[in-house]
Amino acid sequence: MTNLKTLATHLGLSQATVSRALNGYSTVKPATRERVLAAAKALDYRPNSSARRLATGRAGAFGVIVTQGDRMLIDPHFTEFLAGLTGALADDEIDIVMTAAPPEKQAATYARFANTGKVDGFIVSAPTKNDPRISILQDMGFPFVVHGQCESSRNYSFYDIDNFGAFEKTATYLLQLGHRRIAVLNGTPDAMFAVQRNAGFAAAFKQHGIAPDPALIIADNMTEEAGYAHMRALLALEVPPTAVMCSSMILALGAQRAILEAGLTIGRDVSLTSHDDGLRSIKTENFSVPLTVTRSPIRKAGLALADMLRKIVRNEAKEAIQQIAPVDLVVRQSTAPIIKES
Amino acid sequence: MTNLKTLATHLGLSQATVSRALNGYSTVKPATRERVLAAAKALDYRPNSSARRLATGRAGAFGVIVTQGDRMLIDPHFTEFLAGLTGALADDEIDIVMTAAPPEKQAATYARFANTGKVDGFIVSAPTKNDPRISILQDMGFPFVVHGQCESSRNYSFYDIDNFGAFEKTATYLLQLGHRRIAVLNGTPDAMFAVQRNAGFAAAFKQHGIAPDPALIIADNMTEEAGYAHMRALLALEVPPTAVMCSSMILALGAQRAILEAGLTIGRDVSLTSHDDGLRSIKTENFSVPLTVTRSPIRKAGLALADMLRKIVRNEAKEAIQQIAPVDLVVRQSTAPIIKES
DNA sequence: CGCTTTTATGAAAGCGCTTTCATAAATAGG
DNA sequence: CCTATTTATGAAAGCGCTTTCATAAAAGCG
Repeated sequence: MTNLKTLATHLGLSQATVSRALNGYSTVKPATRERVLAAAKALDYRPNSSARRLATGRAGAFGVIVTQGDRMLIDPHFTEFLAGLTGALADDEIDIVMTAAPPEKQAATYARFANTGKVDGFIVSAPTKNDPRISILQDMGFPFVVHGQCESSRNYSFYDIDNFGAFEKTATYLLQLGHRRIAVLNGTPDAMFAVQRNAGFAAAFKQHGIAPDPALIIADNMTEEAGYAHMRALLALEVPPTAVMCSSMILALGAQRAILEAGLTIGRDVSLTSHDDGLRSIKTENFSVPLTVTRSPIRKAGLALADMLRKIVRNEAKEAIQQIAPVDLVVRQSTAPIIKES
Repeated sequence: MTNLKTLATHLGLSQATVSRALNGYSTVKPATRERVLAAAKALDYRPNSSARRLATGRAGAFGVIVTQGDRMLIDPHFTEFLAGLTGALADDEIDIVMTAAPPEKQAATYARFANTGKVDGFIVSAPTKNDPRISILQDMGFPFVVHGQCESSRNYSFYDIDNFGAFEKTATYLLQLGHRRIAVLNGTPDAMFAVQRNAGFAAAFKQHGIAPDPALIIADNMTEEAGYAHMRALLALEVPPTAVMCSSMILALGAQRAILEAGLTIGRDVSLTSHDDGLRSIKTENFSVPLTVTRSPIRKAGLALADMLRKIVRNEAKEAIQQIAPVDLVVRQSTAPIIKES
């Protein structure tokens, strides 16, 4: 394993010059740089991470601490997100260090990772309404970015999609189609995105001067079974909803199962929509009926957050970077105008 | 941020003694150790990872390199697996470093991670029949463990479940129930587990002196849609299968959708089984009919592999560790004796 | 009680890099 | 042509830890 010293003596140069040549300092003579680069390649020289990290004081890694026992880690969304992250960071030799920590050890784990210099910053995923992790990290004064938003202090960097807009658009569209009994299958309100989406939903109704039926707004785990069970219950109502908006494709999958089981047809008997995070394993186009969705690939979020955190760690950001990505409504066959009972 | 020097001078001791006390060397006087430990706690001392790594020459991290664009990363199985890994390693201050690399850069990425001392070993997931990663790592002489098996050289450490046994047991059980036209929804044969499971399936038939219908053995992506599409096609056959074995719960989900859509009842009209990796998002008990499965939580694999790799890195393993976990057949209501047409 | 052995600690040399500071060589300026 | 500046390089001091080697103190032993 070639190290700097070997390389330097091999070249008849000092370690300093070689190091500078390799790191692109302008003070090194072009000809020398060439030589160094060539030799480095020939000897397959790789600077040792730990040494470089110790010398620079930077870890060259971002941390992702997942909550043990949490749904998040289990969620296929997360892996898509991770693909975005690592993809964006690979060129820069920045690693993603992952650990799982139970809720009661979250603070300690963040502190440990920061204080031991394992990472230069954190990516906080799936924040709750008033996520304690945010204040932990703010108190520590450690760089971090959040995937999503909290309710509390806004003095932090985040990337989020327009959750409010997503459900507002969808609801408005359904209202325009004549639907009035619109159900919502959403996550629990401890997740901010669920709160925001419900707010968007409510706003659409308000704009139409109508009040939604609170009994049709459901908050639960976002699993296939939950989608199924709730959809089933909704269909058993005296006056079932004519349209259902799901917060994720997984919920929609469950809802679809209940609908098919009831012998109904999506798009004709009941309109079904979902938010689509662009998961590869569950494609909207391949539903029994192509689904009307709001779409925003979660992978893009990973890319964006990696860039943001890099900027912050490099101190290139004067103030908090906050980015809200718009979402488009993609209309397909799963939604149709309501059929007036004549 | 307290460092060793500060702590040492604060205690009136040398860095050497403090370091020894902290790392549990026996040569340090018990009384001194106490004092050091107390002071370390009081000053919230955390040894710097990079420094320790540089000094010890160990990275304190294991690498997981996922293939970009691969299904694996997308798969919810992976996150469960990761939870097992990090859970087992957390106590030991070993991190999991993750990166995504496109297929053509796999070798380079492994080399880079090894040569830069980013990690002490790798966990290789989802090996193909003749996975190039194995030989890359063997040639590098770098510690690694594999989650699953290859066809090739057996001179490496792995943990795998008894894939052969899983499908052999299930098939035998179905044959005993009188089923003869048994379909298989499996992954493509580039994944070894798929090959092994098919082999188990074939073995069961052979034991019964029957030949399976090759047309009923399907290899494709293990997605919900694939499960749906193939199940649909199977049901449309002139003589449809009376039982279907799925290789994953996601496939089973799709198969179920097709079955329900056809107005059939699982367990009565068609028997359905699956292998169940213990995913939290798709629970077997909550299927429209509780599913008969072979079960082996993938999280356990993570735990086991972490332990294995730790041993190997510490040189505590003289030879390759190879572990094949047995799987149990859990019989539920989704399977029933075949109804003889009378 | 003098001498060897054990026990507990310290001094200091790395680990492999970056980076400041000094310096020799080359260039410019008057 | 000599001094002031720029340019390219080297020496060496860290970064914060571990670990070898040396050593002082304590203990054991005949």
